[in-house]
Amino acid sequence: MSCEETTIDILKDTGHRLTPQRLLILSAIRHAEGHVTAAQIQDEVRETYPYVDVSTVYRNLNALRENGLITEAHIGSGDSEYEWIGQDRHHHIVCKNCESILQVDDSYLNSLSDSVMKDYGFMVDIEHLPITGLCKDCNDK
Amino acid sequence: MSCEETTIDILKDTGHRLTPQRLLILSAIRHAEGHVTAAQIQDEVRETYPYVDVSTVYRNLNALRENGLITEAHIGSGDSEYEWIGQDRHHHIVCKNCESILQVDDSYLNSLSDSVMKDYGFMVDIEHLPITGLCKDCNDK
DNA sequence: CTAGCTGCAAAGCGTTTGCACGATG
DNA sequence: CATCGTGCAAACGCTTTGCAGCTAG
Repeated sequence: MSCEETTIDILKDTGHRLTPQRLLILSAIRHAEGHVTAAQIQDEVRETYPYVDVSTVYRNLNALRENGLITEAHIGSGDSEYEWIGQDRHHHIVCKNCESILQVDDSYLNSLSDSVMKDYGFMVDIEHLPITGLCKDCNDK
Repeated sequence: MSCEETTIDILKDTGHRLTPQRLLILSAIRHAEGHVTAAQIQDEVRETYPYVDVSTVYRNLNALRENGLITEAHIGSGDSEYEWIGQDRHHHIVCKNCESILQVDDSYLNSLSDSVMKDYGFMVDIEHLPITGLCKDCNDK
């Protein structure tokens, strides 16, 4: 019994095939903690299936994103990072200085998204909100 | 009398020279409304000084960023965007679908940054927080 | 005068795309 | 067996870098 069940159904229903590469990519991002880059996913997948092409990774990431299974974000000043959309909502605050990551609960964002929705009708993308700043240690200096 | 005065002092004090290119780039981003890409800055500068190289633009943007005069952000899924750090704090919410930009007042973020600071000692970078979501029109569909 | 800046060209790097082969359903 | 997905390689767009000449202080 895998944790990919409903996901697989979603893919099937949208007319996608279940290739080994796709399943491995899916699993890699599904079990990753937080954000991963395309390169990280490729490395992960290659541990069990050595010759997956980068383009395959990107094509699958785009497919997953289009089906709302993952989100893409630009956190650091670097590459795109992808994240599985799980049930447990949380947010990441990245220290600009030491790049440490703090996870904060959904509730911190609620007042923000509620007010913006009320005042502007704009639905804030709480799936993923990349917040940066300075962590306590770096801020003290 | 220009609005570049203190800025120029900052640059001088950090051992930078005041070349025409640098001043034009500075002025372009200073007077831009909101975010601009490197390409947009280059276009703007070239209107008065036709042959500025892209590399010059990037080098200056990096210099300005290192001196804390501008911020870099990844808003859309595209290029880096730069923004002057002014006194009037505001934030941008970008619609993932139609890419329209909504500017919201600083106050919407205050409760978030205050709570995070109180609970974690983490200073949220309110200079620039790229929020995405769906605007009213796109959300209604 | 001399350290720093510019322009030019080329390289880097992540991402996308065209195409022919192979695999899925 | 008809698609769709893959691997390969090449193209692409943004950004960075090496270098020689120029220029601000």
